Amino acid sequence: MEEIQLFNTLTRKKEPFVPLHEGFVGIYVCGPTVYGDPHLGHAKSYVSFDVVVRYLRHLGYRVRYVQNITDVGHLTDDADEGEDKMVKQSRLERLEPMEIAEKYTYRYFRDMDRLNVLRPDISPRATGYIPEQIAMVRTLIEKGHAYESDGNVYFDVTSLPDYGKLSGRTLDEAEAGGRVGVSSDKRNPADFALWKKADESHIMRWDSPWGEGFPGWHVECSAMATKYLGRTIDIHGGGLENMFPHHECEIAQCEGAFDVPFVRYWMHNNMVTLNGQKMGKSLGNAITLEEFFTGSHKLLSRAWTPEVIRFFLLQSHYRSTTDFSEKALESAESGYLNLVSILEAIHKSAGRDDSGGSDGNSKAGNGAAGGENDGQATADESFNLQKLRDSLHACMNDDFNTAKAIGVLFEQLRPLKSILQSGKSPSNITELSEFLKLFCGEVLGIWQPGETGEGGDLPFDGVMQILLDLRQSARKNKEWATADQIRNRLAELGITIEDGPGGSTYKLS
RNA sequence: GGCGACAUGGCCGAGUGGCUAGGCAGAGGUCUGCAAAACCUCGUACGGCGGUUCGAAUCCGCCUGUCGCCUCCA
Repeated sequence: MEEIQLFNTLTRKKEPFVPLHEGFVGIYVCGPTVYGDPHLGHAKSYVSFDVVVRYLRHLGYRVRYVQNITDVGHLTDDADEGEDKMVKQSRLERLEPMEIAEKYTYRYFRDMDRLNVLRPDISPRATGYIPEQIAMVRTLIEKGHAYESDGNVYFDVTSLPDYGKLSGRTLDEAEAGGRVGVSSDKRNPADFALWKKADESHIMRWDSPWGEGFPGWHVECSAMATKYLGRTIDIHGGGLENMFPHHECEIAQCEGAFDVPFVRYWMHNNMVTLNGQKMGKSLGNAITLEEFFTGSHKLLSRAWTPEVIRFFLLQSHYRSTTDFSEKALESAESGYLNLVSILEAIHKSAGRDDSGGSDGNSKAGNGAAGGENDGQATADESFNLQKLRDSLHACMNDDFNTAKAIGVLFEQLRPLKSILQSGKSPSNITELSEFLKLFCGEVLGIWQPGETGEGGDLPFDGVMQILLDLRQSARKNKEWATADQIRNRLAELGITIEDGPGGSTYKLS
């Protein structure tokens, strides 16, 4: 199997990816807290890891992808004070907390589906795993990593020598930070809650050995990840901002409880920014996906399709920030449409050419790669598919560099445009088409062959053909007024006529 | 204050010690009744100052600037 180099946040460098069990990959990605609509920042994260999963599968790994849904109300503010987010939202919308959870879980999946993000294999809800979380807390107490204090349970960070290894923080720093609340019953300000006592007003509450309460903010991931992926998992992903404290705490909980390394490779995606500022729900500058799809946001002049959003995100690396602006989206859209038109042209040409001789003679391409490429390509020449495949895989193997891969697609496919337009096609067009269907469709998820043209929408297409034929004969007779009238009136209906060398075509706008 | 990133041509955005990333926009051209679309060609950029090197945007140091985390957050 090909070797993937991936950037491991734990070691801060690229490392060859070797899963714990050959051929199998367990991956856990922190999912959303379902109390609001997903925004572009969520999309960046989940599209990024979607491609990771897709590519691993493409290489032949059997992947189990687990992504939680956080539906336990965690607190809005400080670790010890503040309000329950779910409860707050439920009051705003006058719904039950679980209605809020259901509603936004549904909307989360709806928007991810639209972005062509494959569903995780398991989407555990935190509230469905309270017993597992309690069991984990119990183990931590038994092993001396946690202590109870008046119905609350805290993790004792001093009990784990390498606490802070992911974020590079030391305990002194954490204490010196000074922003940790002066709360009370913790032995150490850096200790974090595993279980919180519920006061009377708290709606979401469960019974536990320590009284009624609710789980701390980090246990759910530890409990659910290890339940389905084992005590050591291959890849754990999430947003950069979760590195500390969330992921640091996950490590502490799992390694404290099980005494084995929790995660082999930590992957963190970078932020989406808006005017240089992080886009975040709590910052009030988030544009939700729904708003993108409908164009209903004051910063948007119009709607943007999910395909364009996905392409836009993939055009920058997952570890780079993606700075959003409508201008950037617009150029992504133009580029995307451009790429799709090449892909469609290849697809159509392959369909036409099916009978023709695709002889699988791919070695012919290697020779051509060497030097002069100014020769006129003829239909007999084959496209250098091997080179395309190799470069694309090289990009992906280098820490999932989708941005570079997209560059390669443009670069290597562009020469085909004029060839295809002239009605010729390389001899191995069918294999090329198949490969692109796989790579652009199943790996990047940015394109599936359109069902346009033959077959679909017969009555309408038939009517259009009549109009085009009439106009064509008018043009032949130089009756420009008639021809232009047809074109103009169709344009008023949102149908664009374009005259090409091979006849006219129409497009719905 | 502590920790960590990043600064690339008009815009977006990859990147490696020496060879044109790519996209968008723009310019010119071909085609065309006109329009549109297509197609072809074109841009030599890497925050500042030093250093290492035959050679650095790419390595090292310093400076400046921007951002993230340290509190819920993809």
